[in-house]
Amino acid sequence: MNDKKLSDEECLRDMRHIQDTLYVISGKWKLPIIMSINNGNNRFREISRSIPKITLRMLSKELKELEINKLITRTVSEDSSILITYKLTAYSQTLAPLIEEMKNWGRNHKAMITEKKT
Amino acid sequence: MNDKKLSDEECLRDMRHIQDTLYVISGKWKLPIIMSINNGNNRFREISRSIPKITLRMLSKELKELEINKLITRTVSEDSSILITYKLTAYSQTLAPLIEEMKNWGRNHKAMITEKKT
DNA sequence: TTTATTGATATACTTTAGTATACTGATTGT
DNA sequence: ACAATCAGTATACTAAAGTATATCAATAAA
Repeated sequence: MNDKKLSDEECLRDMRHIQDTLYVISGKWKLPIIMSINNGNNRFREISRSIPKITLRMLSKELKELEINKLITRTVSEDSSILITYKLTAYSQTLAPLIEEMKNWGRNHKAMITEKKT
Repeated sequence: MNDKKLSDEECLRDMRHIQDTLYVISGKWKLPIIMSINNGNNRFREISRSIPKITLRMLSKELKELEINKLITRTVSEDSSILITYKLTAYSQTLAPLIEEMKNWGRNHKAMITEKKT
């Protein structure tokens, strides 16, 4: 995607980084979950309700993976009652430029693909 | 991923754009294929050889999808012999910032995740 | 006291993604 | 004439991702 040609090894190394990123953010629900939490939903049921068709199993599974990847935290508070809260980490903000870029590219791409054949 | 809260509708609309992008670039082989072509491999067998474990079926399938998405072109030239050439489109270059960002984020993320627990 | 809500887990299933292997017809090379 | 290469396709399979549904123990609300 840039002008100079790369060696095969450089190329494979780059691919591994890209695959690592894809692994963290792809799948049907990871980004919807991140966006839901970002939008102010912090409890399991809240997040679940905010994402129309997600199942409890997937939500549970994906929250764990996001926690392992340090994009969210799960905290149990016991002030008068047990309450579990999910929050985005400061680190998760490093994804912002990528998400923004994906949003823009996707919008533009759809417009491009669906435009009347010239 | 930014400070102002969005309405649910705005949020869902953004998600659709992001999912559109993910659909185009995710899967095990799409980016390896793009990078291989970018690296100077233009013929079916060349691309196939340059990507260690890809099967002919997947290469064929993914090339078609990339063509539908206008990221590559497939041209049949008949100057003295039939020869099929795959090339990246000018449009495919719009993916460059995204790919670059994914590469950087992935590299940094791996370092972050594997670093000794402080 | 029963009912609902919270934060999940377990089991079984379906769907999608990817693999393995054999094959084709046209061309080029020996 | 025979083998090799090119650009794939067809069929059958396995693995991964996701869904459906039931269940649980601990609060909280009526």
